[in-house]
Amino acid sequence: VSPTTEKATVNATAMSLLGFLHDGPQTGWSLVATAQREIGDFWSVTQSQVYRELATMARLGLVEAGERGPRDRRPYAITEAGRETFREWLAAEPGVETIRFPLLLTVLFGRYLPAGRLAAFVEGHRAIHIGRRDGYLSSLRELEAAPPGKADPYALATLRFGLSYETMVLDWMAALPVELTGKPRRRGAAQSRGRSPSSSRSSRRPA
Amino acid sequence: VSPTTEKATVNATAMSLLGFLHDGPQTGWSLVATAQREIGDFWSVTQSQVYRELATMARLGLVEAGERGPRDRRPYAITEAGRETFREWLAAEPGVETIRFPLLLTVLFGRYLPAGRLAAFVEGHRAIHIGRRDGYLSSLRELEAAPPGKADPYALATLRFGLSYETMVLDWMAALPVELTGKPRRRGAAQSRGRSPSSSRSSRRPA
DNA sequence: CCGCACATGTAAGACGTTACATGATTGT
DNA sequence: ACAATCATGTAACGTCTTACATGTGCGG
Repeated sequence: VSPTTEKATVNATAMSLLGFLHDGPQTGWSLVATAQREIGDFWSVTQSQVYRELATMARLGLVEAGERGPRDRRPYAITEAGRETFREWLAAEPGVETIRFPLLLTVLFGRYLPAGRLAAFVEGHRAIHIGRRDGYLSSLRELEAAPPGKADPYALATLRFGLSYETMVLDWMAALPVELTGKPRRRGAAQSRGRSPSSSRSSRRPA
Repeated sequence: VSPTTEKATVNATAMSLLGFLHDGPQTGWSLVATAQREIGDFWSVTQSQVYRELATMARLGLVEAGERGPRDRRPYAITEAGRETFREWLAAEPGVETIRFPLLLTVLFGRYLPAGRLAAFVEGHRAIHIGRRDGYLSSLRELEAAPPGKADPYALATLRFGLSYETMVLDWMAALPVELTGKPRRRGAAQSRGRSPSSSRSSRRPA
């Protein structure tokens, strides 16, 4: 198996896999699980991608496939070339983050939605974020219960980011003005509903 | 120009453009600017995409191209079909957000970086986030200076999200432990550097 | 012995980014 | 006259997602 001399194209997803392989060989399946757990919160990785990147990296000589085990399990180990490529990538300036938050699009265009609809969406998402926050909280408690100096401070830092993020989102949701979410009142005075769908829109009309 | 009967595939980016076209016809160029300004902070849109989506939507009858103007400017207007498609998309459950934050990968694998390197990266990114936060702050002040009821509360909500996000990131950075960023001391006692590259790693070794 | 979780992989297409090509108009 | 900006578009490529195809072994 001669590693090709192709220049390894650095791909953050692939490089993360190399990062995990520093701790020992893993199969594609377990790498998916590891990635999901360790970086899933700020870097999505799908199963399809993992197998593809592993195949590519094997071709490039950055990883080496071992013997197939019981259920066709195929462990991959990082090579010396892999370690070098990883270090080069890691030492390069990381790019800026990208966020794609569909709910915010819905909020921005909220004036085109019937009253209450936006509130329902926000509620649904609130539940998701509460779930994630609670997940982080219990992970954090686990890590902090470990003997000091034992827990990985780097993993802790990313975990804290996740927690801060979820907390921020929840606070933001809680601070949304009621007129905006337009939640219909349960009891008492009927809602004023002053906001007709096409109210207060200037008919700006560029040539 | 007969609009095809193809079922319009909903694409959040394209739908956002339709959203903006509710306020009147715009050219591709100005749509890029609008999108950058209005949703650029949580939804990246490139010029290439805009022209492609406009062409596709024209083919589907969701927008209509007007006459070419002075500099080949070609205004697009939303059609009735476009409005319907937009409303359908908007009323559908928005998906969960995706975040891709390369710096966090660098942090997670920070133990493989030489001391000080991570600190430098964080510093660089801090500047970026300060810039963005300040941008949001001045936008916010502008909007709040407008007569009450005049400012779009929906746009205000997304703006507040951006501000909260940037503030959170900056707070998170500020709270990073010094051992982690490993900033070399300027003066006085030599740094202890107790952390050898492979220290305290359990040799977990999956079959 | 049967269903579920494990495990690997392919195929196809949607989505996104970067770079390039081309030219018109405006301002200096 | 010349540069900068406006403006449109294409080409090429890389990345991501969804769905599918196929089969193994473990636990009840």
